[in-house]
Amino acid sequence: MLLDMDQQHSAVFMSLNMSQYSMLSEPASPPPVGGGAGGGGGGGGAGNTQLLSLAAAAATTAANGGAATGMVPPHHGHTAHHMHPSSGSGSQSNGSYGAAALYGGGFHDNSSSSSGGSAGPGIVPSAAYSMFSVPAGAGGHYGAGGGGGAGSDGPMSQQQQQQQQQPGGQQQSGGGQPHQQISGGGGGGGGGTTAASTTAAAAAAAASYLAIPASGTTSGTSCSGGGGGGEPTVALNSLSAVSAIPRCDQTDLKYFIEELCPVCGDKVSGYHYGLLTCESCKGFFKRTVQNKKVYTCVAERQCHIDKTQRKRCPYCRFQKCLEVGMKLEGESRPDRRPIDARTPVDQTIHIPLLHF
DNA sequence: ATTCAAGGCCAT
DNA sequence: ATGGCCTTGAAT
Ligand SMILES: [Zn+2]
Ligand SMILES: [Zn+2]
Repeated sequence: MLLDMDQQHSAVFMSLNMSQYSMLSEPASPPPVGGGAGGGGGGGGAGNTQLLSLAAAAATTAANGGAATGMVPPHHGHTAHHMHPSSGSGSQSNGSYGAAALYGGGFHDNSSSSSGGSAGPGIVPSAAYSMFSVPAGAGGHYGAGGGGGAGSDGPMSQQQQQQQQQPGGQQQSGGGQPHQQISGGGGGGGGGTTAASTTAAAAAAAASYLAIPASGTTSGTSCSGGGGGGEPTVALNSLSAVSAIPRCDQTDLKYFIEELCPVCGDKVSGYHYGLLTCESCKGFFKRTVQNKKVYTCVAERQCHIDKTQRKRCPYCRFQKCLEVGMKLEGESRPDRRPIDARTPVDQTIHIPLLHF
């Protein structure tokens, strides 16, 4: 089993970019789609208020003009109803998203990921929690690349650590608060491709990190550093404690990782909106999106989110949800979505590290 | 028939 | 508002 450590104390988070599936199911990962890298844009001002706006909602019920309070009509039936929250470009959400369309803007071949400029499509390193993304997948999924363009063409890219909003296209221009909205404002300059090259990264860099091989099978992992065979190696970065990482049982570590919600560190209950998360974060994300909630952080938008504090700042919680890549119609699993839409998804794994 | 994520339900 | 549990329904 796991270690005796308790996941409740999760504090530092990081993320690895590796093939998730290689460990969970099977690798089959199509070649990366080439993609232009979006350009980062300048971030808009910074309000602490999040804006929600679902392209989905908009599209589904074209009506609902923006009222923040409007509910998303729950369409029953799964067919094509939920749209990509991220389809940034405006209101229109394509009925059927092509592979490219899905992640439109932010692709980037990570293989040549030199110091690109932008943060990964789904990763936004934040100073609050150190994120560390390592491109590693066998197939060279697009990992850390892309990002940048938050504009119309950058569907899913999140905002920088600062303001961010619903993964949607439009927004309501609600109160006079300093709301921000993603579609318009550009993301910031972008993080480094490989590792989080943000402030946090720097800090993280200072700290020690440890590399573990991302083995393909759940079982046969050897703990020797190199990672046998062609296994990709991922680096784990530990801010607060290397000691937090169990000797060399990456098996344990792996399980460990896989069982923790990247948002709050609670136990995961399955795939929700694209990744393994706990039940509560799933519900939280759902509510937020469905009801287009708009939260405001009373602090610095860097609140730590963990199991016990997640209730405290929904703004930061939601922000983190987005940072780790939660998205509508998530389905990160190819086998769970229409054949024509099976494209490699961001495989970054966000690991909640505990500090002791 | 089975699997399992999305969404609904509802006691806290 | 939260989060555990249940129902739904598509894909296999
Ligand atoms: Zn969680
Ligand atoms: Zn906050």
